[in-house]
Amino acid sequence: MTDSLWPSGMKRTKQRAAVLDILEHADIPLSAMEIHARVGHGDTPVWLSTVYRILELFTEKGVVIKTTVLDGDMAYYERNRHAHHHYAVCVDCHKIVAVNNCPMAEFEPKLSDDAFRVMGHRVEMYGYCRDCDKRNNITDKDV
Amino acid sequence: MTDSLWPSGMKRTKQRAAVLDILEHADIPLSAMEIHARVGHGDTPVWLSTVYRILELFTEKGVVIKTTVLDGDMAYYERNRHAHHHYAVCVDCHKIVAVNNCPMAEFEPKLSDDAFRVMGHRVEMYGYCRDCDKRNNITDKDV
DNA sequence: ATTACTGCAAAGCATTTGCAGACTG
DNA sequence: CAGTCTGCAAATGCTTTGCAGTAAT
Repeated sequence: MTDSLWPSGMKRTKQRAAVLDILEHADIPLSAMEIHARVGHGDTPVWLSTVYRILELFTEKGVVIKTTVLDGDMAYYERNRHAHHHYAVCVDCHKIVAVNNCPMAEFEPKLSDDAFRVMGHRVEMYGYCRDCDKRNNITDKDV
Repeated sequence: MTDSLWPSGMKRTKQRAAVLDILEHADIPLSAMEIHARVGHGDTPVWLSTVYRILELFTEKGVVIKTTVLDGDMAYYERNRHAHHHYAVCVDCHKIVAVNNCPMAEFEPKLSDDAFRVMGHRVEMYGYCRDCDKRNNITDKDV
């Protein structure tokens, strides 16, 4: 990554560049441990706690977005591309699929406390991905 | 709670009744530790790990719904009243406010992988509640 | 009486923190 | 060179698990 693209306000270290590179090339949100694993395969090993610190910094700077899915066992991080989108999550294999439109576009929420100032939102769909749906149907038939 | 209302398929113990009672009278989702604290004030103290086991059972049986909000630091549980609703969460004090309508009602998601079978969804709004909004405005003026 | 449930203690797992040495600007 | 960042280890906090005694059906 060239210097001109480096987010301002933070030192450019090998570790940060490596983590950002992973996120830059990922098309789905990744957990800290997945990022750590992928970085490990490169030529710049990065300690897991450092990955967490970098992700925290990136989140603060708005470079990445931190999310959780399902029961929220762990956090996922994705490059902030300033594109508004949501995800569908497979409840079976936990695969994440992108949703390209947004139900909130023309929505006027009816809040119990109407003094609440809504700043943002998050939508998550859950169900079965192609593979798990297929596998489950076959299993059902076999039983 | 009378026996006729007790969810079938599980023994009726003091501990379970106490936890269900808390959830029955709560109008917002509670964390395991909040439930534990509230139970502690009653005449049936329940060990925290037992609260977790009870909540796990209740979730399995569909008696309660397990959720996470914001970054998903911890899980929240609410009585499953089979009413479809969502929540708005204050990003400052984490207070939870109910939303009484649903943006997904007439929504057709455009999925990247159209073989995905959507079974359910979750919508979360975030922003500032009345109190935090007010407090922040005052603070801004003072600076 | 049999089986399931709870108290209690200890482990588990993702994440955070403290510190000294290493690196960036 | 000064200040920040990283490797490493140890701690933290929510949650889960193992086991033996207790309670429900």
